Amino acid sequence: MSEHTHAAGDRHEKRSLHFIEEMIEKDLAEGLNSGRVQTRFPPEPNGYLHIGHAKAICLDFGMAERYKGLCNLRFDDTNPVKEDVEYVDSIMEDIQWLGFRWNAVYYASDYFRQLFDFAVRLIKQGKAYVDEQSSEVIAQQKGTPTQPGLDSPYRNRPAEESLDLFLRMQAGEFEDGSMTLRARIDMASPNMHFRDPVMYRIIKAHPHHRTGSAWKVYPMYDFAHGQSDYFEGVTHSLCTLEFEVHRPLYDYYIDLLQTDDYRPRQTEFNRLNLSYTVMSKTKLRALLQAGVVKGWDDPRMPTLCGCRRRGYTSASIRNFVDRIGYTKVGGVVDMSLLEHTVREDLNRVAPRVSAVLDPVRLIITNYPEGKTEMMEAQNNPEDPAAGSHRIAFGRELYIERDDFMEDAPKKFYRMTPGREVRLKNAYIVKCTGCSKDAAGKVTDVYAEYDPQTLSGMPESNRKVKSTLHWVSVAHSLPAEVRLYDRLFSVEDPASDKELLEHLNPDSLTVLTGCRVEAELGKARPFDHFQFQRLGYFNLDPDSDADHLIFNRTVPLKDIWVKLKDKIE
RNA sequence: UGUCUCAUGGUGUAAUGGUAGCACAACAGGUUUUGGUUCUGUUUGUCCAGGUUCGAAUCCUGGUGAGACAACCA
Repeated sequence: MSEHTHAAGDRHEKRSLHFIEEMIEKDLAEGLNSGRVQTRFPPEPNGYLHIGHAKAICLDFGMAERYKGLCNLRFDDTNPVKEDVEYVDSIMEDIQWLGFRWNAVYYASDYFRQLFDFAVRLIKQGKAYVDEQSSEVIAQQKGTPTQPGLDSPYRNRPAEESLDLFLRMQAGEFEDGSMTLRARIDMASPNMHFRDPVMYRIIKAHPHHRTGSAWKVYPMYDFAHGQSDYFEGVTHSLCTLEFEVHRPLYDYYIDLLQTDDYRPRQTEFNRLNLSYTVMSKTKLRALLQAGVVKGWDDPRMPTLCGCRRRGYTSASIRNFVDRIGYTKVGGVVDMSLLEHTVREDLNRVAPRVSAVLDPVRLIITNYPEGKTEMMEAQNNPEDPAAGSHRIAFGRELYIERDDFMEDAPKKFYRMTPGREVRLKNAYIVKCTGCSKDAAGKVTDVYAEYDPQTLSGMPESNRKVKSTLHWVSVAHSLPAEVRLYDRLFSVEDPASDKELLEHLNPDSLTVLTGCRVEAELGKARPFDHFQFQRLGYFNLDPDSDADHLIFNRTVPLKDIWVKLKDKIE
């Protein structure tokens, strides 16, 4: 894999601190937590990481790095029903691909014992009780955001009774859903999360992916996250805006747990929303189950593995995240900014090669039959050190069908009868006409070349309006091209229901009969290339397609190219 | 008729009481062996109404609008 980390990063202008950096510097200045900075990236292993997670990863790891602190990877594995080691593995792979290294890997399940003991303590203090009502009844009693809730009839049961029941819950005496442990706070609180939140529920049916069936009760997010932060020594617990309402509860439990000066604090930032795609695991899973995409790593998916297959570099994703920033404003970032950072990164390093996606034959009528010349093609015109490769030129070539028009409008600069254009890396040719089939479709374009116009020759500096890419009929390789458009035809599909209705029916189009230069057949996996004017692609050994390109000139399309044959 | 959060060009952001700046996008032009790349330029903005102040995007008051919260999910 080629690395261009250095390239795109260092040309950014200095930006000012975002509010999180300001907060950390203030904490540091005040000597909070002994001047320590520690963060964590806390995914639940229940799905694949997407580009929205990249924003959190860059912040969590970035802040630790910037302030010489630590960042741990912690799997929030408190719900065995949804979690699997498959996801643990993919998450670790994606974080490393993004270029970050954790200090240590922890699991919320590492703290199950401590959390259980803490819960027992709260029961003894009368701050928690076992409720035997169904989830439906508890939900009804909870009230609404505008109406207070009602106390559970079990709310005032003696602590010893709750303790006995809680221990028996863990002993496996009761069935899933039959009872829960609830915090005894305030059923009339304006904050819904304070209305006696559930701390523990019984889950016997699903073994945990790490602790097996050792535990019959599992802590809820709110009872696990802040405490886990505390146990680990996290100083700055960064999460997305939707957890704002949870912060008072986070602080409530920490207050009861804290025994020293140190305490973790939660700070929220805006999550990433990208136009023309969705981030929610539910919706992505729906796409998968509907068969719209082939897997989590389908190139149209916003997952990190999807981005990787699509040819995005990790550096470009990091640059993208840098540019969108961290605020408390919820909005939608335009996909074109991401596409820009990818082009920006690849443009500097991607060797230029030739491909014709929609070929039409160009016959150079005054060029000797059977003759072949090897033309020198620069690998990167902006980087002479990148060297060059050779491409075969002959009497019969392919050019893009789009690059010829019999009756050209004024602003069309490419090939049309009577006009001279340059063939990239080769001669200036003058179009003399074309032939068509019965249906009027152009079959061959004719031109005459000027032998004195090769690079370095007397006439080579003659000005022509445009330059065309081409491949030799005899030497090029057939290829299959897949055009991937954006998944949705609207920027932001509103609901799961609407999701499939807004699907772009042209999100996948297959072109056959494309031609690429022979050099491509020798390309190594995961090399990035630029198809001249057309864009960039990369090789992917794991896909059933072989190459991918994308570009400004086809802003909505991503193009995969599959070689029919390869040169050994 | 709740609690919390937010409001700067089309989009994402900066300016922490002192010239509203940057990036993307769009448009125009220069360079160019690709209409790509690159360079230059242009268009477009402080939600509203009061107040404090020599001076307000920034501070205050009141509106308006948007989002989050009612899982034994995280």
